[in-house]
Amino acid sequence: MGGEKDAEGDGKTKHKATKLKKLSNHESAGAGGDTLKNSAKSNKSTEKGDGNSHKVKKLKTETVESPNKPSKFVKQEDDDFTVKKKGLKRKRIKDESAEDLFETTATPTSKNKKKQHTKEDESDREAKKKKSREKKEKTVKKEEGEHPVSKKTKRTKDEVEEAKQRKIKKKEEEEQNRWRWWEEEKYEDGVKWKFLEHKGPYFPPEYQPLPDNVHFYYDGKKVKLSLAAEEVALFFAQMLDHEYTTKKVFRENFFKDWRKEMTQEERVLIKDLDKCDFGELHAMHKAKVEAKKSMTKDEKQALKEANEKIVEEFGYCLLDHHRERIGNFKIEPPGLFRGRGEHPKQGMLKKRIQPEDIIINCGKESKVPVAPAGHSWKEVRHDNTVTWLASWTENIQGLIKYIMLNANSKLKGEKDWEKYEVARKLKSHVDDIRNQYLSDLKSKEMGVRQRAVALYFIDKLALRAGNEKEEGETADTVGCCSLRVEHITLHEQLDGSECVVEFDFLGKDSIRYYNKVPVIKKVFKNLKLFLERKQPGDELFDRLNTSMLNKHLSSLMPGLTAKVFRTYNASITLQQQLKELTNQSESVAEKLLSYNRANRAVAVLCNHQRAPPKTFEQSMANLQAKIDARKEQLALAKTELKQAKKEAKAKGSDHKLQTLVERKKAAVRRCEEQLLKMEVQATDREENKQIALGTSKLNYLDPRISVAWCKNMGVPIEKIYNKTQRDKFAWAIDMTEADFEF
DNA sequence: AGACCGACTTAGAATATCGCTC
DNA sequence: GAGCGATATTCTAAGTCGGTCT
Repeated sequence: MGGEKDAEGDGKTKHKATKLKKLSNHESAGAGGDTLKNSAKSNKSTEKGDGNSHKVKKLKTETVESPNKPSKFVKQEDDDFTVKKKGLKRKRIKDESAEDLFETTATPTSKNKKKQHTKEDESDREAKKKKSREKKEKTVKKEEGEHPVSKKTKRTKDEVEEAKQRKIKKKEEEEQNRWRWWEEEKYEDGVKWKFLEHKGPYFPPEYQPLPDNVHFYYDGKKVKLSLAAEEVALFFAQMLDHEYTTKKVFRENFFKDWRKEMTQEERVLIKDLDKCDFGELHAMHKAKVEAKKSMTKDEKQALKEANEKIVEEFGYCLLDHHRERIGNFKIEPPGLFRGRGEHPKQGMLKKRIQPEDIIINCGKESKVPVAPAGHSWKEVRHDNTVTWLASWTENIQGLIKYIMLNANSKLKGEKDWEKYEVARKLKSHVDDIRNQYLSDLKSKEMGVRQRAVALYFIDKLALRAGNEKEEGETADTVGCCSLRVEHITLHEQLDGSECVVEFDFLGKDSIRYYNKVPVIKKVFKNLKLFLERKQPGDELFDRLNTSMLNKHLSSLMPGLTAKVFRTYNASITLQQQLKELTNQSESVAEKLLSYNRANRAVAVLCNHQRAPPKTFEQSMANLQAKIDARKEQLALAKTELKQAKKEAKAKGSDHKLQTLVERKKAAVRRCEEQLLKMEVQATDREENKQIALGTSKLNYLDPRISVAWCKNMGVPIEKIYNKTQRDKFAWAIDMTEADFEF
């Protein structure tokens, strides 16, 4: 299919050819995946690979005229741009030997028909815009006509309509201004941008000393703290309602770091945290929160506008021709470190970041951001092989933190797209890879066997790679390669299955992974072997680490690492589940339910959990109350039915009584249906209690699967993705046709 | 080979906002 | 229009993984 052309006039990329090829390849797929069935946890696919080597090739950009008006900042750069980008608009080419991984997969740009990106494109877009606006106006009018309303409400309704119109307009403008980077050629290797300008990070406000009527007490006595000590005391006081402050480690770390901020005298005086009374500070904080909540509308509005102004000034940068939103332009305020799980450093003081700590990264020709008055930056550099705008080293673990772009930016989007292309590529290699690790289970080399078992877990259970971590620096969590003896239990026989491995460990963010999985005999035998002569605390895979594993993987397929399996298995699972669960003839609501179920299957596979929402019990109880009420109603309806039947029987064939019986019957049925519906909803919610769907949606599921599904099922994309998600996945929404296949 | 570092993605909690009901 | 539950957004911690240094 190399070089097949878009035949459609709309200029959208089609994936039909890809799909056909895939399907035919499916039939001739190997049997490698068979052994992977029966996952205890999910109906994860054993999807046969298809050998499809996505042959759609490089697309070239012929002209590059940004839809945005070029800014004065970019002007000086323009030469550079035109030179580099001329003739680069992506287009399909036949050459199959393209070296770039990204290019060897189906680089699905859309609208690449429009080689003349400039005038033609502009007018085209103009027309489109008009059209869609007309369409929208029409629907709006229709609605108005359909719902004649009273004068009083009409007025507000008009206002609402107006606001709606404005929203639509704004939306269209946004759409209009969106940088369609996916239609452009990528830069040469390593180069992330050519021009980058920004205002530097936004710093949190300085500490405001306590008012005179708020005091800290030590051992019952009022103590006026130095400014530094007072600030840190307030950090603690603010958290007093949180469980953290009851933990020993947290308290000890806090106290130690707090004392470092104290003056000599304070240190002499304050020796026991238990004798500290933060009550008034705590109360003040709570009052502040309360006051904020009960602000008037106008005050809230003013605050909102002030925030918008900050975002306007600091929240964007200029990257190449385009204004891009920054993801985290605010410097993290000081506070007490909140590690997850049993973090040994929880409670330590996270220090205030000064401009002198910050490295600025920007374009050579751009204006250098101005440091806050009286301050200077640590360094200003011009490194266009990285994507960050500013960085600093955090004081708790010595890690570097970055200020980077928003997920809807080109830099993030392109990477995301690439990630899914690598995962799709795995689809065509996965059979061979599975066969290989299955045969590696019998290897004479212990290291190879361990690698095979680890890969089996990673593939089947979507475990993370599991890098080694420095002990005592972080919470004790593990991934696949770092599993220890105590994390698995082997059962020859369990719940009617043979060769069951019971996993119980804490993974990323100290989320517990608990699963009982029947495995194939060879894996089981190997595990027994690995455990021989080992104690709890010893590594299960003592001859393996992530770097060896990834080295091996990348030799099997360029770009392949352990995490690709997670992406691949998540996406392929979604696709299959959608196919299985959804039905064209269902209502949108039913389809959405199915979509969420498919999403949930993935979340379960990836072990994406959340703490049950605080309001969960309450809202569940509310629902239960409703159910109980309905049950009562049902019981009543039933007795009424009985009564009616009795009367009908006694009186013989009285017509009226007969219809009454029928009516009562119907009431009972209706009641039963509603009850069932609520009970289903309750289970649904219960099932979702500890499952977080967002993470997989945002990070693991190829958005093109969802977009294609929406198109196929006639479900508006807004039902699946909210505004932020649509922004992030703009590339996929724009380029994907109904026949897209992962 | 292994420690360390840098840059980036992935993660759940906390907080803000929305939109519905009373 | 207050209150409340649901949903969206923000925040920043915690992973992955490649490169470099020793």
